[in-house]
Amino acid sequence: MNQDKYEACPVARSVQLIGDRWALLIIREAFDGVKRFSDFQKNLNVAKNILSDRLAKLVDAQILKNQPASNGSAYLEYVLTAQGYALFPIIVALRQWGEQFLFAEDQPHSILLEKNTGDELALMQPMTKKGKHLLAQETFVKKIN
Amino acid sequence: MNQDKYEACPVARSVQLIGDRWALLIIREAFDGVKRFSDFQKNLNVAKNILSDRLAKLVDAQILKNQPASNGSAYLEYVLTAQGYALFPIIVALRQWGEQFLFAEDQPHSILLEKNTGDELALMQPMTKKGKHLLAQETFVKKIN
DNA sequence: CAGTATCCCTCAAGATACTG
DNA sequence: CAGTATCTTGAGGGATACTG
Repeated sequence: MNQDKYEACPVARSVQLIGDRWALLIIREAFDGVKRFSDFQKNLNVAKNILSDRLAKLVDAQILKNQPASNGSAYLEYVLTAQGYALFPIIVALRQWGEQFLFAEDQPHSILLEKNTGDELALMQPMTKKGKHLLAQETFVKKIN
Repeated sequence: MNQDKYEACPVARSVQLIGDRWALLIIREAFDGVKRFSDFQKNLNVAKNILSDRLAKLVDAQILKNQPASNGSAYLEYVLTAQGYALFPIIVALRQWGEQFLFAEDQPHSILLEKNTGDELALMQPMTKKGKHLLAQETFVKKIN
């Protein structure tokens, strides 16, 4: 890709940061409450040097922070920053699309529910601030300089 | 990654399909109305063999379809299928996250607006079917077998 | 124009061993 | 436990030439 070229598209910049094989899965694990190096490693079955590299990059990108463990253990833990936390809609959108199209009827999968009530989530859908749902063709990209 | 391992997580499956350097950018172009090989190539500045490969994979994944051009030209065009079209929330979520965190105040960027009214889009946010906004920690993943 | 066919090269990725 | 260091491999990617 063009690393040197100035990327004015926010999609491109996001993809540059989190659009690789491991980053999004690490982030998914973080949303599931995983905090420790060895737990990421076991769950994702990723080589340790790769995991180490990716975690460092995510810390660098201010998506994760590496802080003293909250439970009193001697080690550090990786937790989402506010900026990383804001990736939640992306994770949910990826999850919902996968649920819809990538599983056969009878295949085991998993769904996201509200913790207290067990309520299902609505399908995420872009809308205006007034609450009107928008199809892709009802939108356009405006450049701001 | 573990190609052979059965992936029960919808996020993982989605990432396997569209979580690479080019796929999401190709899809973004498709949402912007790009249909022709050479236009993808010019806009993305990607090697032709790579583009060829990625387009084929996206057609294979039923995200794009390669059909006779609608404008009467002799060539084929790549357009989003319904399944590809359903990626719109993911693109918007990526865009909004990038807009929020990856641009300095004064940097040129772009935003998505409603075509007819110019209205801004609301920040996408997961919610229940009853319309209640949900934070990540208010959700849990339930396995379905 | 819309690709395919080669060639080459870099870097991501994995395995393994080692360290504080 | 939580990494770093080293080595090897292979896939992803780019440049170029060629084809219907």
